[in-house]
Amino acid sequence: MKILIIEDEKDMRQNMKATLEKENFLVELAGTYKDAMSKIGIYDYDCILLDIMLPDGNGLEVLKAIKEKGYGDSVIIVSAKNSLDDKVQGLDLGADDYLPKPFHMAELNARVKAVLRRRKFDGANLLQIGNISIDMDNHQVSVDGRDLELNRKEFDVLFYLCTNQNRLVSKSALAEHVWGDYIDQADNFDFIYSQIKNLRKKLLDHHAEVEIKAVYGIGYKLLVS
Amino acid sequence: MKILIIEDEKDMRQNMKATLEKENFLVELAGTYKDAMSKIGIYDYDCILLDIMLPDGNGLEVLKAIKEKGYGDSVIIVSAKNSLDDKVQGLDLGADDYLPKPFHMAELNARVKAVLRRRKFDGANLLQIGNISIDMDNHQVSVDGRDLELNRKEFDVLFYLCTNQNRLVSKSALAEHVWGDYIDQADNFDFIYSQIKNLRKKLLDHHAEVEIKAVYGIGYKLLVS
DNA sequence: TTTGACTTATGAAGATCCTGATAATAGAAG
DNA sequence: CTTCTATTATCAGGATCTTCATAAGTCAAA
Repeated sequence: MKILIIEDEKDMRQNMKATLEKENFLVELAGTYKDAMSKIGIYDYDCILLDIMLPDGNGLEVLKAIKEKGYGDSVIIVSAKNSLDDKVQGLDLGADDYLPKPFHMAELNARVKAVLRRRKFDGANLLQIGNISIDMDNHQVSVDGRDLELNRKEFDVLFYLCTNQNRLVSKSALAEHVWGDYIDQADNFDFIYSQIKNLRKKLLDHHAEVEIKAVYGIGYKLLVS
Repeated sequence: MKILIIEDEKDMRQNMKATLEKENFLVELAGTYKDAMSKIGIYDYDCILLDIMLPDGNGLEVLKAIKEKGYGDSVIIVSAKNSLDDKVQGLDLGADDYLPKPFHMAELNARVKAVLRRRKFDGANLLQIGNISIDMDNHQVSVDGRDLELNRKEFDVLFYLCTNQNRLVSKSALAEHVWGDYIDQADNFDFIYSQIKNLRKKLLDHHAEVEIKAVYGIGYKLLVS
């Protein structure tokens, strides 16, 4: 799970980073408005912690940019400006939670996990989509109760598409989340095509009620049929 | 864990080597400035013991070169010149510790371990990852408190992967740090596969919450599940 | 509609990785 | 120095993953 911390105070930033890394999150940092906007434009995150009081720009602009991107990064607003106005405005703009300063680091952990849980699984450990269910603990997929044997990469691809069902998933996002971030600007995506092909075949053979739809020039979208 | 000893006195060198090898470190030696610079340029080490009084060059130059490399090898300066000046200058240049001569071999052990621990564990004594904990002093691993019996190579592999958790570890890096061999691309890595296999089985049997993920064509990545 | 550039799909081939079995080696004990 | 045992390396086969060549599909401009 990748997390971005946007926060101008260095100590605070490092503190938050250390806390979250203890929970094995992958944490990146941005200290300025500019830095934040740049990172958001380039990478996707599972959760973004956003301090709306930045020295060189308005944090709510950052929030707007995140939400306009449409990828669906969860956002938790972190701020000392805990007036009701700001809170309302933030949540209106699509923030997922609001964490007033000062806070305990344990509280930070709890909020992040809560947001991630809500976003992906609605609290459950099984992911149900159409007639297929995914057991994320055992890396096991079944269709109408019958087990579906998937190789690792096939599973990973399906899992990622499922956690983003109905959303457009770009090929580079898929590459980043399934294959890892060492793939920068791959010059071809044959390895994705290959996995998608095999996955589709297995899903079809087992009469799964999902469709992996290609979106020309961009990526894929998982639809329930 | 790989250690380089840069020291011109032969007896001293051999003594240090023997001491550290008893602790299962992989130890290499350099007796001259030239030799040291060459080794540093070619290989990476987890810890470098550097005598700054070399016959054919200044040890601080060596230190500078190590730090410029950017890989992050830890450095302990070993020297009879234990004036405050040298110490300050060394630590300024990025040395991790300063060990004045003469010293007891037990002291050497302690310092090396302390530096490695600090470097990897931020001062903690036990490395905790998911539900497994690694005691580097006793080469002991436990899962949920129950002991896990690992052979030496298995331990070394796990330890190296753990100290690089979430990072991609290439097979040649693994070979270099665990086996101490310098292996060309062309060679085969059957010996790694073998250890990884056994390690995975033991981890699985003990319900460890870590996964050693293969990254095709490159190496492995340890993830917490 | 046709054309052409570009993107995606597919089957097959090749590379890499995993696994169980066997062989070699090292270390301890006699 | 031998013998025994545990550890480590090697090997062969099968499974998995990527790459390659080629076909098919998509889009937009002419």
